[in-house]
Amino acid sequence: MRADAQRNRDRILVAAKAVFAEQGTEAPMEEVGRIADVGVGTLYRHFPTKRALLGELLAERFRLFHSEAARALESEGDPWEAFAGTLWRNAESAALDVGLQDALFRGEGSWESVAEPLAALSEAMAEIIRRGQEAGVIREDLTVSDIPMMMCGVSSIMANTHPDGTPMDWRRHLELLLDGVKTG
Amino acid sequence: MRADAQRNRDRILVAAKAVFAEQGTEAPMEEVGRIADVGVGTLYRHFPTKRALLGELLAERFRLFHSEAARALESEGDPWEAFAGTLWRNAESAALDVGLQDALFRGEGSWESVAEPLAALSEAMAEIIRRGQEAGVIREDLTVSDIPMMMCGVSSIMANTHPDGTPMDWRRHLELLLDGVKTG
Amino acid sequence: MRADAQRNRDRILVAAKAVFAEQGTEAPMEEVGRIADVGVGTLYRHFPTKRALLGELLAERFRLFHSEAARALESEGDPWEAFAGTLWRNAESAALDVGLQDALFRGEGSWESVAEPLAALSEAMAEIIRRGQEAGVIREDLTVSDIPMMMCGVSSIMANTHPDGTPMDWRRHLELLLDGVKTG
Amino acid sequence: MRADAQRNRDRILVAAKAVFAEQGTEAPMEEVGRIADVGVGTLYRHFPTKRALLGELLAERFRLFHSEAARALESEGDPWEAFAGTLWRNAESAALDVGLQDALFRGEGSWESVAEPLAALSEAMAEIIRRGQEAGVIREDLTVSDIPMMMCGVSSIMANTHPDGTPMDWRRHLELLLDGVKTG
DNA sequence: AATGAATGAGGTTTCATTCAT
DNA sequence: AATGAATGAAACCTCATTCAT
Repeated sequence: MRADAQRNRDRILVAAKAVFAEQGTEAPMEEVGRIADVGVGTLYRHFPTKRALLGELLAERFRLFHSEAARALESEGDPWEAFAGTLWRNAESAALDVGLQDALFRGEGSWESVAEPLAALSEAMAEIIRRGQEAGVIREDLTVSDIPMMMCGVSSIMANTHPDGTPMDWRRHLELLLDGVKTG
Repeated sequence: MRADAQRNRDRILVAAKAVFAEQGTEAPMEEVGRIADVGVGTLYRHFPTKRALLGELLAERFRLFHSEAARALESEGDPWEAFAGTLWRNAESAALDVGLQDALFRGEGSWESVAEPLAALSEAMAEIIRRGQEAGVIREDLTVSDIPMMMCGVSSIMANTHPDGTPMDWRRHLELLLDGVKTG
Repeated sequence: MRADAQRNRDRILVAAKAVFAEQGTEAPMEEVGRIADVGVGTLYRHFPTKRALLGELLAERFRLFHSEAARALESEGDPWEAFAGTLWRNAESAALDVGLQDALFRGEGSWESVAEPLAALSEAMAEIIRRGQEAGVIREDLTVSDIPMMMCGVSSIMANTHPDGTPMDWRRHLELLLDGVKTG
Repeated sequence: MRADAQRNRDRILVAAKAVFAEQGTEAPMEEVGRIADVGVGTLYRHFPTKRALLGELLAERFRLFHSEAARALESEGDPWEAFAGTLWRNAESAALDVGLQDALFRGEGSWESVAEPLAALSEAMAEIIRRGQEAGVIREDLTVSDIPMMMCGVSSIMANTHPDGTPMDWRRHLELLLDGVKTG
């Protein structure tokens, strides 16, 4: 890929992240182009549909999730810390750009676009859970499929506010959840 | 209000509930009118904006939530059961029409529209929580503002599917949450 | 249908006919709206797609074709005159607005939209041909399916010019064709 | 012209012919480039506009038409056969790639681009017609300018289908036309 | 000379809301 | 009071052509 094309591709991704974070994923493509300082044609050259653009952003994010989980696996520290810490850090990372996560859960981005990093992530989380269960710190009935569910709940809380306009405290929600998962 | 106007208003609400439940809250107003067998003009006579229509549906729902909480309060049964049962029943009730809940959390409906029933609901829940804490079955740091947060998480899970397309198990999420809240 | 709606529908059809005749069927819908003095939304209320609008114009035209053929049948005059005259008059009528015809042949309008009047037209033409063949003035192997073919050729000639920019003489083409069809 | 440039030019023409034949002349230039294995920039170096590219393809075709007519003239066979045979063979040749012909008649290609071969073709056809008329097998009023008209009709029929989707029978159309032209 | 990335006008269509009937 | 026709601002996406690499 030519240098200028790569540069534009990067700028598009950065702009898209910013625009979707600020205005939600319903922001028009032209706005993304405006921020990236690029014509819409260029957008569509790099990503054939809006969905594809969202998909790439999501894939990026899930690669981060996975690398976080992988690091926890390697470090071989306290099993509970490996589990809870991974969730905490990934949640913090998701919190930096909430709308995107929401897009996935709302069907604007496709699960297919994250299939690859998700598979890797799931594998890693499965192992992390297994170790925790062996160590007796994670409830026996927890499965890897509970993780996206938990993250879905946490993510949606990030995206919402209380009736009085204050943001909801997703950290607290995760805390409650983890308390429900921990044993011993 | 004239009898026929009242009848129309009711039909609109019924139709809106059905349409938004089936097609999501992005369904066009004309579709609501079609089902209600009413022109869009009539819709707008009763509800000045789509937002207002959604708001009324949400208010209805929150009145149900409140009446559920109120019943639990009156029954004076087991404090944990009063707390958990209310959440369970309200979640089940929300599950009957997920999109609506989501609309609230996504800013399509306004919290203002539910202010009144929400205040009543909060008051009741506060009392339920107080009793649970007195009985030592609810963790001390739980506050009434945790409730919308928990429900927000649970609701969003209802609205989503796993990567493989299967619906997420919100009941399990609530179970984990309640396990995190229960003490003793 | 309400009076104003009917009026707009008519204006849209008139405008569409004019615009497509002048600028070709690739003229934008907005242009049609502009001439009809109507918003594009109104266009789409009356005709769900551009194709449907073209379809209605074509159907109108084929109804004319049919009524012309029907009149020739009723008059019971000279069999050759009935045949040739119908083709002449329909060709003249088509010549008033060439682009439209072309749209049909080029797949922008659908044959489905003209199915009904076309069936009627075909039936009438079949009878006209039969009479001519009985009278011995039309070659025996001519079938009703030759008619659209002949008209297609004639129509496309209307739409084109000679290399030097002068319009092609479709009347001459039809003359040659009819000479090829006539017997005795 | 450098050898590689010439090679590219040829590949572009071959690709363009194939692409426009298969996908119609509305196929994007990039598609032509893809098949020619050449960047669009190169396309535009050789042909300043899409119109010019179509023009060259048309010129090629008209050179074929002319060489066919020239061969008929040289062979000095039966005058009617020379006339009809030339039309038949040129029509068959046009039928191999209908969209292109249509492009000319629809204004996408310009007559200017074929001016030279067309002049030669016309000259040859004029002579062929003259011989036929001398031999008394071609109607006296036929002129050379009738030829493009006849071919226009035939070509457009090639490009169209009957209402039921079956292709129109252009050979039959030409047969009718020739029957109209033949005398004696 | 060749590449292919970038441009951006223009196309069709949707839908919340207004307003004539 | 009720109707539903009309509005028009967006939205997404395509493609002939230009221009930096």
